[in-house]
Order: sequence, then C-alpha cells, then structure tokens
Amino acid sequence: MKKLSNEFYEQTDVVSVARQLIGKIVATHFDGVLTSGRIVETEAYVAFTDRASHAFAGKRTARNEHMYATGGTAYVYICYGMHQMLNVVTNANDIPDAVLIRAIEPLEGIEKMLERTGKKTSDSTLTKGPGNVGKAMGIFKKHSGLHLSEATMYIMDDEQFHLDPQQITASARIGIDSAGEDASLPYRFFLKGSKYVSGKTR
DNA sequence: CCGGGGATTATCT
DNA sequence: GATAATCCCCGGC
Repeated sequence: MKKLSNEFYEQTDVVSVARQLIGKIVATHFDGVLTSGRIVETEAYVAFTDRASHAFAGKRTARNEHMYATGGTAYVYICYGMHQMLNVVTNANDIPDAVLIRAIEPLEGIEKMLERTGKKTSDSTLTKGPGNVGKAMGIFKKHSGLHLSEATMYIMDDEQFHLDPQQITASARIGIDSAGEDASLPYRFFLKGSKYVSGKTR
C-alpha cells in the first residue's frame, strides 16, 4: 500500500476526489498505536459557491483557516461542541475545497478504537458517522493542519482492493438543511452495502 | 423500525 | 446569545 500523492490531493474537482476516496485506507499512528479503516462514506464541500461549506463566499476565520491550505492537508473542526470532524483539503493553496470523511470500516487497532470510544464490542456504530470516525481514530482539533503524508496521520491506496464504480452511490449530503438549494446537490458518496455507512444507504 | 429531543461547547454575531 | 457538516437514548408503533 502506498500513501496518496500530492497530485491526488491537488486535483481540481473536489467532487471527483470525494468519489475517489471511497475504498482508500485512512490511518493514524498516535502514541505508538496504529489504527486504520477503509473509507466507505464521504461528502464534498466546494470552494466559494457552496452554501454548506464553512468557506462559502470565501469566508475565512481562525476555525477554517486550514481549508485554505494546500491539497492533502487535514482540516479538523469541532461540531456541536463535542464531535471532531475530519476533512481532507483538496486543490491548490487558497482554494478551500474539502472532503468530509463520514464513515470508515475499521481494520487495524480495533481494541484501541474500543478504548477511545468507550464501547464494549465492535459493531457498526464504532466508526459510523463523522463524529465516531474522529473519536475512534483519536483525531482532535489539534491535528488540524497536519499534511496527510505525515507519519502520524495519512491516507493510503489499497491496490488489493478493487471496486466496481457501480458499487459507489451518490446522494444529497446529510445535516446541511440550512444550505438552501445546495442541500440537494449529489455530493455525498458511499460504498453500497457497507453496514458502516451513516444515514440513508440508498 | 422510526421520530423527537437533550447533550455540550467552540464559534461567530 | 444563537447556532451547529452529530450522536445517543427513549418512547411509541
């Protein structure tokens, strides 16, 4: 397995990157413990024009500063005062495109994920939904700004994992009702049949 | 199985 | 002071 290249992250179509990230492996290596999982659900947030994005109309604050960093940077923010949400920044410097990682299928370090989440058994809720992904992987706002080619947090291409494009479904994004018309854009992607996908699975 | 509401606090107005 | 790219539990079918 190989880490994704800067060229991958710097692609100019964030919606396409969101689709391509399905099936990739995200990993963290914090405090000497490796945890990883396969990405099964993503959402694209498009720079400048997307009312659902924190960077709509070029809004730039201390919170979303890392959205403006170069492709491959992690943008982590806190939602509802308690959930750590992991995003992959794409495109060039100063273009705030980002992909939210909404769900993964846990692979390595499941014991550590159970410890972090306080769950007793590994069921589909362990890494279903963006808040749970951050919690299980040990990701916090302090990790925002790290580049996903670092030793501690990265995304890899699993060449052994072949998926048919037909296995990926597109739908409207979740939890962004206040985004008006943009709420219905088909910018959410998920792996058909995965029990780890949050929300509607069709 | 499904819908409603509370939790909890960083962030922005 | 209001809001939020969510989650969990509970009660009612």
